Amino acid sequence: MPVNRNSDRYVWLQIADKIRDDVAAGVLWPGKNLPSEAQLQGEFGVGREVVRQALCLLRFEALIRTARGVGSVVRTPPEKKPLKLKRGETATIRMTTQPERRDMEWDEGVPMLVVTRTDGSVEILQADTVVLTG
Amino acid sequence: MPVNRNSDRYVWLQIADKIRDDVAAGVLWPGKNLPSEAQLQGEFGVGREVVRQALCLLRFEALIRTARGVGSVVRTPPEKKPLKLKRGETATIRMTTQPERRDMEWDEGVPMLVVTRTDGSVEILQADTVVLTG
DNA sequence: ACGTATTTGTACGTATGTATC
DNA sequence: AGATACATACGTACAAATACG
Repeated sequence: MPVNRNSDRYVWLQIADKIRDDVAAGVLWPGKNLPSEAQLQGEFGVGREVVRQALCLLRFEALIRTARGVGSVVRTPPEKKPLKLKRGETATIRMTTQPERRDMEWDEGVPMLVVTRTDGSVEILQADTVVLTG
Repeated sequence: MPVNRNSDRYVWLQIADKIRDDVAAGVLWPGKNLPSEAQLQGEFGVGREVVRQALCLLRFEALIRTARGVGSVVRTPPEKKPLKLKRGETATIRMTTQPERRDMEWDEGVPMLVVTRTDGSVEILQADTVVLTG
């Protein structure tokens, strides 16, 4: 099913929507390989940049992971562990920078949870791996 | 100062690094307009795609905001309000999808904090606007 | 108020490099 | 070695939103 060229929604967003919906519907699932960029180009009848923009978006949504020479796979949602802040501990959340992601070997689209203790020490956690409790 | 073509670090990452460093050093500051894409192309001696990829990265790092016809500006870091989860409340963190961002009119690179209460009700917050306390 | 210039957005094409299979 | 697949980086053209004189 090709994209709708008359839609107000941009072609690359339509493709991202389709893949996102396929994951939500179970047509694609964690660990499953996406079609290659070339296959997606053919399937949707678009150029390469459009496909790549869609995949880039989905990477920053933490929905997929892409590796050179391999392709894109649906990410497995991380296990979430409970975290209860102790008295005096505070936590803030922000996106990572690319150098941070490179050094820590984190996927794109994984926010950072910074826990600060009263003694000034900090702990960095992948924010999507915790369930905060009151 | 043009980019280093012999570096292992890709040109578009070098440009993102430079802008990130300029913000950290105070050469650029919240509210300040970045040079236009064309100016950045000339400054670094690169094509447009490279500049746009760098800016795209910085948007997803929540460092800048870009508007068509206007340009890119350094984002003002949000005010952070303390949030203390009550007993029975839990909170999880994840990146937003593009349709969510569109509907809620959030910037790219702003993670979502989902607070769930015992009665099943949920509250959505911009995760970078809170300081969680224990 | 209008037209023009500026600026970003989309979309396509090509070439080359590099990692993986 | 060869095929596959993604990454970088250049180019072009046109559209759309904004800013400006």
